[in-house]
Amino acid sequence: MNDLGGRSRVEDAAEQLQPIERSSVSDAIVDQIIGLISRSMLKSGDRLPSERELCKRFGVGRTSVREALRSLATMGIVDGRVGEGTFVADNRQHLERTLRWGMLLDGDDVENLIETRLMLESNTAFWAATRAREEDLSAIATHLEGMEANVLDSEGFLEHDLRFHLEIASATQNPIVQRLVSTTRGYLQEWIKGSLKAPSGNTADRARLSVQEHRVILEVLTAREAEAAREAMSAHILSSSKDLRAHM
Amino acid sequence: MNDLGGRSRVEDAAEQLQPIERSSVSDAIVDQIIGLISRSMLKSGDRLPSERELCKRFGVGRTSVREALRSLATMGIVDGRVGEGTFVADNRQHLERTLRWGMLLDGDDVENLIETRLMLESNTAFWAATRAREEDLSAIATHLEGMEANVLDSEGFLEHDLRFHLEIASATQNPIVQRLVSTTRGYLQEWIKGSLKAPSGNTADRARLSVQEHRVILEVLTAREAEAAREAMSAHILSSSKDLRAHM
DNA sequence: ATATGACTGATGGTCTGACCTTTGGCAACA
DNA sequence: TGTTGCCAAAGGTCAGACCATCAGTCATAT
Repeated sequence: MNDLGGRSRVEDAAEQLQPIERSSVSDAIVDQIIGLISRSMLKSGDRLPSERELCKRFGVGRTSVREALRSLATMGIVDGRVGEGTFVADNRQHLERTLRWGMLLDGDDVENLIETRLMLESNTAFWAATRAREEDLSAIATHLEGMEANVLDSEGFLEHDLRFHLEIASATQNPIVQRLVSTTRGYLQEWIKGSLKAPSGNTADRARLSVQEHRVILEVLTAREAEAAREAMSAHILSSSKDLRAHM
Repeated sequence: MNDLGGRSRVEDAAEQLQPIERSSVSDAIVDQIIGLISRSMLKSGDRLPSERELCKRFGVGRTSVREALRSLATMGIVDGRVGEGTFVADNRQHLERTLRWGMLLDGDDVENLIETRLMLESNTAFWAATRAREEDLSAIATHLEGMEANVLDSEGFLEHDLRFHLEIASATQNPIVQRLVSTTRGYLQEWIKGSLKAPSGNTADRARLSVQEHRVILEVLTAREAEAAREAMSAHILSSSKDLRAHM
């Protein structure tokens, strides 16, 4: 009588049992601190209470506090300095740190990143064309010159290439987009470096072609032609990612 | 005679002084383990030696080992399970995880979020139109029906609305894009709820209009018309964000 | 006056040893 | 054969200690 429809009552009951959520102490601390930061109660450069102070406030051991801070430091959200304290980090450093394990990406990741980048940056160019201030444009121009001057030095070339795109993202005046572009491009940077090291074809020629593409982008940006900017950026990314794919 | 060209010799010398690199013990451990993984000496699913074992091998305290593992866990490279050990994780997830923190910090700027969403989702629709499988389309259709059935229940309506967009993102077969859409839309969801609570105009009418817009999107997706999908999604987001702006 | 140097307290980094909870396996048991 | 109970090992947490480093202070020497 309990066995109706092939399922007993206890089986139904067993189905409803939810795995209990075990909250780790340090993760809870991480959440609290992230909450403070995203609610702007802690801002860039602010100093957190000392570790021993946090122990007392949270009522936990120093190990837990340290592990939480370690997590935050790994995310680039926080930065500890011996003898001084722990500070809410400049958003800038996040990049540098994530670059270090960028080499763990596999082929699929790169393909997806390229696509994501295409989505973001083509529109980024569009908005930059309508919103860029004079200083944005001149910053972009500066890095274009930097690329021209470094067609023979892959390392320097790449650095200016990266900055060129970041400045465009910055010209949208939208910090969220800026951060997304910065992150996606940051991940790709390591991969691109590897692609340049591999001895395939004439790197200097590719660099010159790249300069040309970038110059077109800058021109339409300066002319405030939004739709043209979107297409120029699209074309550039498709072109440059072709080389990238050849190395996968 | 030392002062040629405005720079003294000692100034030049001072310029060359590099900040000494202070290696932290736990960071060194992180580097070693990352090295093992990227050299494929440790593969996905492998179990690392126990913490106490690593202490002996590295000749350091357990604190340092734990902090290193904590860093790796935060990066999503490693995963610790009580009573079992620490394992090399599927490195599929760590990218998406770090991408999410990127946005955690930049406050709550609705305008920027809407713009970001517009950039992402219009292209998302484009790719979904070319890549969606049958099951993706039917999942999207399911949520459209859910919306129709809930035009009078804001809460339920919103839930299906959200899922509708997430399924489209999923249809691109690009997990990174999927994550970004999910995050941006997630942040907006709270605001949208508030917008619905405010007593302004007829909510049911707005819902019906929204259903209509969504239906157009589904139709062009089913017809595999990529460019039309981009425009339909664009139009929908612009239309729906108009209501949102009215409440800011 | 300025700069140098020693002192001090606070802080993050590390080590040690201890205890807890959870887990998986194994042996004893029904 | 299947269940129960136990135990060793593992990660998670805690407390206390020591170290190196840093900012600030103050006295001293130039």
